[in-house]
Amino acid sequence: MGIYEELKARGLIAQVSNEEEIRELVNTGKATFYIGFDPTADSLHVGHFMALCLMKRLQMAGNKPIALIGGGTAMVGDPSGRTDMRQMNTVETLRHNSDCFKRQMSKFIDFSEGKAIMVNNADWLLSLNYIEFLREYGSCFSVNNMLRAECYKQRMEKGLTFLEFNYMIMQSYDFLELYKRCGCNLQFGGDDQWSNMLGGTELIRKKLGKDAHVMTITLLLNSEGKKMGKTQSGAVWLDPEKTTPYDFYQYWRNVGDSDVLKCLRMLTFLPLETIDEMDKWEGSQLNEAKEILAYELTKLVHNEEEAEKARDAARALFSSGGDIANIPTTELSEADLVDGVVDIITLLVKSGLCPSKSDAKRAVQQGGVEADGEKISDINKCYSDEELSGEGIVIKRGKKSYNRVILK
RNA sequence: GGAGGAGUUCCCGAGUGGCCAAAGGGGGCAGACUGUAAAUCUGUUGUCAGUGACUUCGGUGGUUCGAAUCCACCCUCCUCCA
Repeated sequence: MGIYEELKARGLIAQVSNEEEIRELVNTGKATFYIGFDPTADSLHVGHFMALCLMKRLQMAGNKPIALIGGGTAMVGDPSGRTDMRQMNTVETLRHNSDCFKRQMSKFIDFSEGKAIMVNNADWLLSLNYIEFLREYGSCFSVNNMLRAECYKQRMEKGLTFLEFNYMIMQSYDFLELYKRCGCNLQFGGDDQWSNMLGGTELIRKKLGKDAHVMTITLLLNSEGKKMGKTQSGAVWLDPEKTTPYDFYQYWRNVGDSDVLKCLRMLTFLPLETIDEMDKWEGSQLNEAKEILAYELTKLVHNEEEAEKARDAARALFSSGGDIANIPTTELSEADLVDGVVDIITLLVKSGLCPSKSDAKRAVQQGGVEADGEKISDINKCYSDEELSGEGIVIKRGKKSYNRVILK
């Protein structure tokens, strides 16, 4: 089985511009391909992770990846599939984000000795001359066609600025530039990028008379059709400072039954045969599959040690066994005590289990709080410094949120 | 440039002088049920020194005992005309 077939079997391929030629290219290791990442935040998230894995898979199959950081395109902002305009980032923010992206990517992809290239489109986009550019490239794009593109549909109702309208042209230009610079003959991207990407192949055809190809990666949607890797408080980040390995682990540990297998196929490097075996599992046995998924992904994104710690902590909290030491912990100091004690409301807020005292109060009143396995019903319940020292106490908010508070 | 319309709490969306911390829905959170899943039912959902106070309805001023609601100016967006 070639790499193309494997990607397909894993459900990673959404659309291709020319299946025959792409298969030939990637299976024989002749592809030089790029994926663009716009630095719109200071950390990569799960969507990026999928793309990085794809790069890795193709790199292992002998193809040459180019990771493009969209320092230039992010100045414009991609309107694809959005209902409102992106917030404009300052130049400094974008530069900072680009640096963060760079650092994180190097963890996943081997950029040594020309095995992969990292570029930033700010290097060529920022110095373009407006009139020159319009005459040379603007003439290659049909506004009529662009307006027909799926990615602008939603925006045609709510409004689209000329700035964002140009995004497709920028991205197309990137592809052309990379084709000329490094012989890049293939572009990958999220499925929402399809029309932007096709713009590039057309530009290459018009300008150079050459063929280039594009392939989109299936968006990771859950069974309800929502994007995965998002929580109500934002994205699931790869940066351990923004999403702790424990929270990351828990996110995957909690995916719906109907999504586990899909996630295993699309996100992990486990052999397909192994995953096919798990496909036969049913009911509560799926919990095992979820644990494997969570462990594997935490291992990939963070490392084996963190994955084990997270698994240990989860086991300690949800089943028996496992090591209590790895449970997310909040350290208090003497200054947090009043007359040698702290009340439960303060503990809930300090530990981050509740965002405000009002919320903490509600949680206790609704019977959603436990401390060391005992349900707390009194909002004035206090803990002394003795109870808090040593092992500390494990506070549980709701069914799944735990935090250990410990003095000093 | 002209004419009209809109901006409400996490989101959608009601509210057009006091009974409004603001209907309803979605989402979130919690409880029951369970397998750390889904579905369902119930409760809850601004903050704080908690029978009360404070901040919130695009912005800034104003009218009034009292403004999300009235007035003025400004900002942003949408639709039609140019």
